[in-house]
Amino acid sequence: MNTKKKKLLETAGWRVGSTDDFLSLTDEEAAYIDLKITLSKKVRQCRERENLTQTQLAKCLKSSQSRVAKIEAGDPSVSVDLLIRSLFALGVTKSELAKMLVSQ
Amino acid sequence: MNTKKKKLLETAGWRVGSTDDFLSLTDEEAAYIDLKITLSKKVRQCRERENLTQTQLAKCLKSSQSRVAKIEAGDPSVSVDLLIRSLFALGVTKSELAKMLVSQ
DNA sequence: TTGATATATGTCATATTTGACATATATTTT
DNA sequence: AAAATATATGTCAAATATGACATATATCAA
Repeated sequence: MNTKKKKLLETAGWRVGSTDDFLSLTDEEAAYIDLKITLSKKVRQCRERENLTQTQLAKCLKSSQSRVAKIEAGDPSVSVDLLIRSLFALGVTKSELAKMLVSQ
Repeated sequence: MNTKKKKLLETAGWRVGSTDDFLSLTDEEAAYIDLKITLSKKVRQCRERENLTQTQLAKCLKSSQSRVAKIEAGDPSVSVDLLIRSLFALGVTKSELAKMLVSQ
């Protein structure tokens, strides 16, 4: 998958509302990027709800502040695995995760 | 995260019903493994529903038959990214993915 | 403003994930 | 039964993700 394209799209994702049929992505690619953006926003939401700093969340994750920043920025170097593990570390359950996917 | 432990748990996951508080995993670890098992089962279900062979799905994914076998086996070497991209390649939507998480 | 704290961004060595291959084992077809 | 097809398992070089670090830029309190 084209990393440059993903980076571009993700960056654009914060400026425009939707990400579909932009730069002629396949449906799978669009769905995947859309998912990542959704999850990254949720990580920030959950972290702020818990009144944690990026540094504190990083400690929970045995990671670093800079990586948490990238998680929340939807950086292409961040996997869905890490996004989901971050949410689980923030106490999100599987059914809550499911709800996150449907609520826009 | 302990790969050996994950492997063991995932193998056990096919024999016993539940995977929680087995081998003293943290909640996050248990949730993560549980998710992987759920998704891997769904990939097989969806592929069979579409009457595709592992080789055919592999072609869609630009991957290989052996990796598809590992995806469906919940192999520890398979990321949640790949599991989810497989489902998207099989035409699953984000809201269908959400339903998959809640239905056991 | 200054200092303190929080977040963002770039880089990089290491770790993990990947497709591909070989090959074993099921499963189905003839 | 044998042949054909499908799936499983082990290995490995290459690709990608990762934590850590430096450092830039916000944000906010004094």
